Amino acid sequence: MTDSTATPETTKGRILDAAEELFAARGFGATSTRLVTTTADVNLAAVNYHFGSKDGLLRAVFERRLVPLNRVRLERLTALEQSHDEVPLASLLAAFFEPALRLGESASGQRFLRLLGRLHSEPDRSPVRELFFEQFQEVSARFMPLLARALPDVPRQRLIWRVHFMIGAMAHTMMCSDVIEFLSEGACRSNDVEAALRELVSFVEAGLRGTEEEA
Amino acid sequence: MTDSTATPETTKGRILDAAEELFAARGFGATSTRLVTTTADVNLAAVNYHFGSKDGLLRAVFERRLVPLNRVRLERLTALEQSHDEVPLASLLAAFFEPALRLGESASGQRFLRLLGRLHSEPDRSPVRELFFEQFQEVSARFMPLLARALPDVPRQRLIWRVHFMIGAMAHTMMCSDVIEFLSEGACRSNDVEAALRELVSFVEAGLRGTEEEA
DNA sequence: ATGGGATTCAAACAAACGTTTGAATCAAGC
DNA sequence: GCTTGATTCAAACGTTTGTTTGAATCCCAT
Repeated sequence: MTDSTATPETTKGRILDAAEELFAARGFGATSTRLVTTTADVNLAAVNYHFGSKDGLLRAVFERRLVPLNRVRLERLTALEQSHDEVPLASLLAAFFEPALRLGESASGQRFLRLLGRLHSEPDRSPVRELFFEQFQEVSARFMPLLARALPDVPRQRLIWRVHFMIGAMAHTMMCSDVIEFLSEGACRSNDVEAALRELVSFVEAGLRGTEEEA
Repeated sequence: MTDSTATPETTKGRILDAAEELFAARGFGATSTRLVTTTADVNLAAVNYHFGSKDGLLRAVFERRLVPLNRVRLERLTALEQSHDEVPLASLLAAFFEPALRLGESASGQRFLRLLGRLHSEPDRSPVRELFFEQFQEVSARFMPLLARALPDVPRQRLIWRVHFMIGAMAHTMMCSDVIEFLSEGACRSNDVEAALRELVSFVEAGLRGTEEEA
């Protein structure tokens, strides 16, 4: 059994790399097994041999990145809990955003982020969506209580809406590299992770706290 | 030439309805022409006869809803410009959000919103994405100057980032009907358009204005 | 009624799809 | 050096795909 988190120059790894790139660029349904194996320079049957099916390959592509990503998030939350009695909101947000946005620093990570955005295009009961929800539940179960404690004045139901908007802002930033450049006519660079992180934390923190003049 | 914005009980209209529903539920690539025509109860060749190709059908599905949606947005912006010297930020946001979120009130509009979210799953140079950008450019060209005037203290580059996050929050709200219910364990209803609009405007307004204590 | 353009129909098309097969090749262990 | 299990390979499997075709049918102006 080879290590599937690292990507040595094995058949399995080359398939994962090629699939990640092609799924991100063209979508899952529009990418054929043949194109994947041709790009990876391996035999056509290798996908079914190593991953069982095309669906199995998609799941493996996600699993390779998603599991380590959420592990880092959980580790950062643990570290914050141990070093603070009351975790500052900005630190909490950074723990959630930064590991994801940092993926955009490498070309391969950037590919994965675009692919992640396409997750929502999967049929509702797809095994990939289930993998995602399963992973996300673990993070949100740890994250939400800390967030609620950092924002004691925000009613629960309102907080949930705002977390929902927060996820939308983050997801959009993660995947849409071209929209920010379109909007700014080139003034904002999508691969400027520092700027994106700083601005995202600032925007979401203000949004979560809410306007001053509310009931 | 039949009216393509209304949906009379014609072959063309039945195909559009079926395609909208199926593309939204299963994705474009995973939906076959045969399934569309069977669901619409029309002959297989009707798709190619009326829309030229499967891609043409996809474009028509988007065009039918997207063009009227953005026309309503532009009309509301015009009305605001005529009734105010300085358009209030909240009114501006509502003019942008409300026409889109209101689509979620009807079952068919809700289907379309999910489909719209799947737009980003299209290949980067797909004709559907071009239709979307083309439509969006017209709205953002009118919207951005008004927004900049309502937020004179926010530097241009920062404003662009924040608009980007705003779009993400809105898009996520429009398409992800299930995530909010997952987060709230049923306490928040995704089809509660009034609540979604109120909370979204509140969140985004606070986020756009930014925190009090910034440089 | 009838001619004619628009539409619908059953049938077939070639191409591409995901997957399977069984033999060939490789890499170690004894 | 032979055996054994894992991997790779070319070839083919049966389906399904989007699209085309030409005849049949509908609809309406004349």
